[in-house]
Amino acid sequence: MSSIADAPLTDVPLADLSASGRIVRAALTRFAQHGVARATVRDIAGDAGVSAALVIHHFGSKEQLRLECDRRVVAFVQAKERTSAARALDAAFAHYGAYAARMLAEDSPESRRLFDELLGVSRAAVADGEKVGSLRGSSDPDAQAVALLMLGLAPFAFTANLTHWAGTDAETAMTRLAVPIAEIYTAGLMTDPAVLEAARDAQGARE
Amino acid sequence: MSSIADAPLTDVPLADLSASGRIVRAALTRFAQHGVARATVRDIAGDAGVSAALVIHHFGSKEQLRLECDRRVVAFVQAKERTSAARALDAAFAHYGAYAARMLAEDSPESRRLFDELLGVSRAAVADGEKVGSLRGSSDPDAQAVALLMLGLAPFAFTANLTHWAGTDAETAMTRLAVPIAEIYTAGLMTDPAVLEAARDAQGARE
DNA sequence: CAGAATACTGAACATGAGTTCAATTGCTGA
DNA sequence: TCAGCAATTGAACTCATGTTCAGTATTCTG
Repeated sequence: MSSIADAPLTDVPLADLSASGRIVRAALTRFAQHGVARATVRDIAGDAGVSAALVIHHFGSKEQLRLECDRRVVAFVQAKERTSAARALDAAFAHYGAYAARMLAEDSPESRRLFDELLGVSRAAVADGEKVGSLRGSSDPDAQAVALLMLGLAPFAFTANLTHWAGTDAETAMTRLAVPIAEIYTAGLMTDPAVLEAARDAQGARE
Repeated sequence: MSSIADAPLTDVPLADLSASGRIVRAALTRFAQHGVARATVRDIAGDAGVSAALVIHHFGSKEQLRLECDRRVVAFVQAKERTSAARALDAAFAHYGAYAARMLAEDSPESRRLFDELLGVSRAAVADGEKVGSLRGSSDPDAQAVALLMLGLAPFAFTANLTHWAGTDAETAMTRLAVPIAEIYTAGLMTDPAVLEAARDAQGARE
């Protein structure tokens, strides 16, 4: 059941990691926090306690390091998926939500690959949930899976402003935000079904 | 009622705009599509049909051009706010959703300023909605306003993958995604209120 | 109409960042 | 032990990009 990919890299103590492990860990954090463009190889190397040249030596290029990060996330999710899709999605959000949110905001084949992977998990979670009765079915389950994924990633995309708003750390802010989101997920937000009809009409008119 | 800020810059024909107007328009688009770091002054200048030097001449620096974009969005929202907060928020999403999503993903004082502005509108929309009865009240209205803002921006943060998924243009993809989101907003997604209790417990344990 | 101010440009400059490279250190297996 | 291989580094190189600058065209104004 438990493989190497089960343990999210960010939870392993720094000293226990090899140089390349520390580099990937640092990259995951920097990419998540500042985005790929603003995260420099030198910064990542500094966090990992190595030289910039070593980063290139091990991974070939910044872009390939990014791909390695993608691979770690995918491996982690696939390992978790053996328990249940819903758990895998939750775990992916909890450990790599910020990274995934940054990556999926980009427009590249690699971004699309990660998206497809996560969407697969979300689809399975939606299908399972409806079968078990824990999720309400949708007239468009595939779009529902996309919604579940994107709404789930939203707080991570805006973490900086979230913590600014809460005036504390990211985790506390996330916990506070989780309440109204859970309210919406369990009871809805709008009382008038007109907005749903409007959305269905717009969708109907377009196909 | 109608001021200059009412018309979103992106809807004005290119030929009708002055050079600086075209620059701001191009900047709004480039910043929204590729993010500030990846949008180059030369690209923006090219889109606007001017030289890179002119961009600097008019705005001083790339950063100040970004601030001007922020100002345009804020002015637009404030103008729309005179009708209703809900309309202002909808209009802001429709016209500047992609730009706002990119900006609010960053961690800077400017990002926080824009966030506070939009959060104010969201707060007002939540208050109005509850008063009129169109929105269900929350145990934490302020967090609810944050949720409304972030969930509303989510599709714009991931537009590229959204269109990839739908296999069409962004607008069609957004329309399709709007259906399950409207379902969630009107009827909820989960049948078991346990997740709400869990969120409330976690929140309660933290304060 | 003249001149001043403004709009505008191409070329050059400075710098930050990804990458290369030659050299050094440390380890490992015959 | 030692030869060879992997790990590691500092310095140099290259290139993209924000910005400056000197000069030209355009537009406003008295």
